[in-house]
Amino acid sequence: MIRIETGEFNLPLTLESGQVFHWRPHGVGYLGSIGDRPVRIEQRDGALWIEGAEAEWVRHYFALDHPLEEIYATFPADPAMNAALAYCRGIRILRQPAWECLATFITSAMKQVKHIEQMSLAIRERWGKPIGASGLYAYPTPEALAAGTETELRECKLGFRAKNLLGAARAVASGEVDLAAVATMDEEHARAELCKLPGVGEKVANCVLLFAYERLRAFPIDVWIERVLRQIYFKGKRRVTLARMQRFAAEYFGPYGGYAQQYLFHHARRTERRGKRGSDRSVGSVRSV
DNA sequence: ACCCAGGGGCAAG
DNA sequence: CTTGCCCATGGG
Repeated sequence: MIRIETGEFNLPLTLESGQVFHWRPHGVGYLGSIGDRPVRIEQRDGALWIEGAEAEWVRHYFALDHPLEEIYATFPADPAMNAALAYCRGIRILRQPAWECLATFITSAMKQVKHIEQMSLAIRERWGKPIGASGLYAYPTPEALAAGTETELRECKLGFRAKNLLGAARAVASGEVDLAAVATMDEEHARAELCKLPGVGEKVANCVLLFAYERLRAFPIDVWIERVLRQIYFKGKRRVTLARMQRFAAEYFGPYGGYAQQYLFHHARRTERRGKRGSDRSVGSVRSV
């Protein structure tokens, strides 16, 4: 295995924070893929150990160059954010392949992380290219998926999402939407371009901007983050619209809002369900805007 | 049995 | 610009 030095980094938290859905525990580390490379990865002795890909690919994928301390310094210093940071320190926002990220988030609508993983795996096994010798599959290309049928996608348990994923695959395969061009666009145009695809609205577009296009300001608002915003930052306010929360987040969390969002998301998810109201202690009230 | 899940889209107020 | 409803399916 190759040794890679990292700055602050927490591999398990990063892979289990709900931004990527195909890494599975393997020994003391994980087995998965970066693009079409099969990768085994472990974190021990203060370093990363990898097998299957060049160090440079891994550094890029895991964004080991993101200046975490600088990023943390931009976080608002309120109790909720502090609690999330203390819990999530070391999580990095990955640079995922765009299509793979886009496709999996199209299937994520109204689904739990567990089930997104299952659908993603079924899709890989059915249309993906086998890579390595360990039963791993690359995520299928838009062309490969576009050649499939809605019925076949429904067999992967996608339900009503099947039509959306198929439509998106066709639009990308035909060149109607150019994912490489999205990388060159400013944030607003990039978001609008992604939203042309079926099954892609504001939330999914923001996930793709954040997790694949390194737009670290993008702030996806899902049901979890919406709860956090309502309970902590809009406490007592009635009839707060999504658009208003979006504007608040952009201003309040700043240039690395996407990082803040991911930390709040993961912290909320991990501390929920243990006693129902035991987690309210760690977060006080905050100026509500 | 019931409820909700990392939403989107479209019609109707 | 907002609300209501449907879209399938699995897990708690």
